[in-house]
Amino acid sequence: MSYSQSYEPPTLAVDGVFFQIKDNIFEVLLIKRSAEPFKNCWALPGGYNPKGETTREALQRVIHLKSGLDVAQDLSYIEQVCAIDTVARDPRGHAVSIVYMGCGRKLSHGEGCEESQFYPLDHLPTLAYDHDEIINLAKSRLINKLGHTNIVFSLMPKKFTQTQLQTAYESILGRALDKRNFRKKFLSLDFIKETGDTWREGAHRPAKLYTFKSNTLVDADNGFDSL
Amino acid sequence: MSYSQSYEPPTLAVDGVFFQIKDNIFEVLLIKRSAEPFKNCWALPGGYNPKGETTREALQRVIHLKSGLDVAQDLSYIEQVCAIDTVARDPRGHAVSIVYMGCGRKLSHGEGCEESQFYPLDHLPTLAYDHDEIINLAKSRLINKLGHTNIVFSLMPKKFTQTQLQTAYESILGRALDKRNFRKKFLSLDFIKETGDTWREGAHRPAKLYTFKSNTLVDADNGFDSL
DNA sequence: GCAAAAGTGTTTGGGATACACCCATGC
DNA sequence: GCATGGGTGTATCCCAAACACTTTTGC
Repeated sequence: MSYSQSYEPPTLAVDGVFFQIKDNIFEVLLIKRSAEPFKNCWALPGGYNPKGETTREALQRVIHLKSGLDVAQDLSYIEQVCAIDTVARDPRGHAVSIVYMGCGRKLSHGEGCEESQFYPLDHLPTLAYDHDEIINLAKSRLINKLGHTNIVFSLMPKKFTQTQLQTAYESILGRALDKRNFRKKFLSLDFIKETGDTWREGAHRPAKLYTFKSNTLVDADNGFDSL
Repeated sequence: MSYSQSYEPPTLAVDGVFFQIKDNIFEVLLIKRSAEPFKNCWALPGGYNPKGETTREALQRVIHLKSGLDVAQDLSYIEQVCAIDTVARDPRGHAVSIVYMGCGRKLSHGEGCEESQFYPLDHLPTLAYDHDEIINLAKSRLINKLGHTNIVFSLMPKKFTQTQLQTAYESILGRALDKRNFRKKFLSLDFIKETGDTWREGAHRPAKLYTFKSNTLVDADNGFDSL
């Protein structure tokens, strides 16, 4: 098959599923759509990917525009999740959307033109399209990686306590973990080291502060078997 | 942001990584490119996805055209692998390609217009673009699923012996497995059942024939920890 | 001294691994 | 009877899971 003169590609879009943990709550960034279809409905931030822009570039531009979030600056980790065919997305007909997942520490947003807000994953509003499924897919990717990589680094502050770390796991997984087993296992993965500093808060023993040895994704051969 | 009148999407393409096991060899389908770029180089089969076609539809059409393979008929399993930005793919500039992985039993091909051939994964020719990386990505997806799903059903004939099953695992993984442990584990996953028939071949005890309980993907909670 | 979170070991059970011999058949 | 692949069980080891008390601080 040669390039047909009449070849015309479908609309290409990019969408982002951006996670953060704030006050021990696992949250995802949503925007309220200002246009049809699904006007005034909450949805994942995203937009059109024009010719000449890679999907990453389009994501950067579009997300900044719609939510004020700076993908390159604010996110500590990004990965592509999937591509979806959407018929209803675009009044102009068939469209394809490339979905990215991103994780950040304390994400700033809202300076953009549209209403944007982080929602706890266990209290999501009704979402446009099949964005709820997409969020679940991204979440399962994250959970899967939690089991055998250091991906949680992207959701933690530079320095943190082991309790904070465990709380992060628990808020993503939605269930409690055993403190001693968690610490034993996580330390054995050799992802973090002590900083020497401690964190004092409240009327109790101060906690040692840790930091990640690497701020890029590292895969451990052995992981949590149970995640 | 509203739709700009000047919005023009990039080229969209689909590519397929199609696996089969033939004579105990794990193989992938390649075509020899007849056009620049990478003319006469081996590559994954694929082509353009025009407006109005979903990526699955485009895959079906394009693959049939280029390799004679009928995606809907001949493949027992398909899943999307990733989307890739390619700058060099298209002389017209930036393009995005959606990559699918498929598995089939005894795939027919070659009636198409271009030269197509299955290659053993451990003896691949030099490939166009980064298709070698894409094949590895698809392969690791497959291996990952081998560990906790029945995905191997898509590569086996309807009836098969446990030895054939183990050989399939071994040829994909590229290493030998222990016969007793493999059988114990696989049977415990409860994916297959005896047919009552046996397979006689050569001067030795006949083998029981098994069949999969399901011909769609099933996920076991517990899998091979070691895959 | 007391409330509140940090920190720390041991026991147990289940599953992965390693390993060798008998069985049924064709010739 | 012998060569060939089919079929089977046990012992060990490692890791996940369960589980409770002492330590350090602020007030």
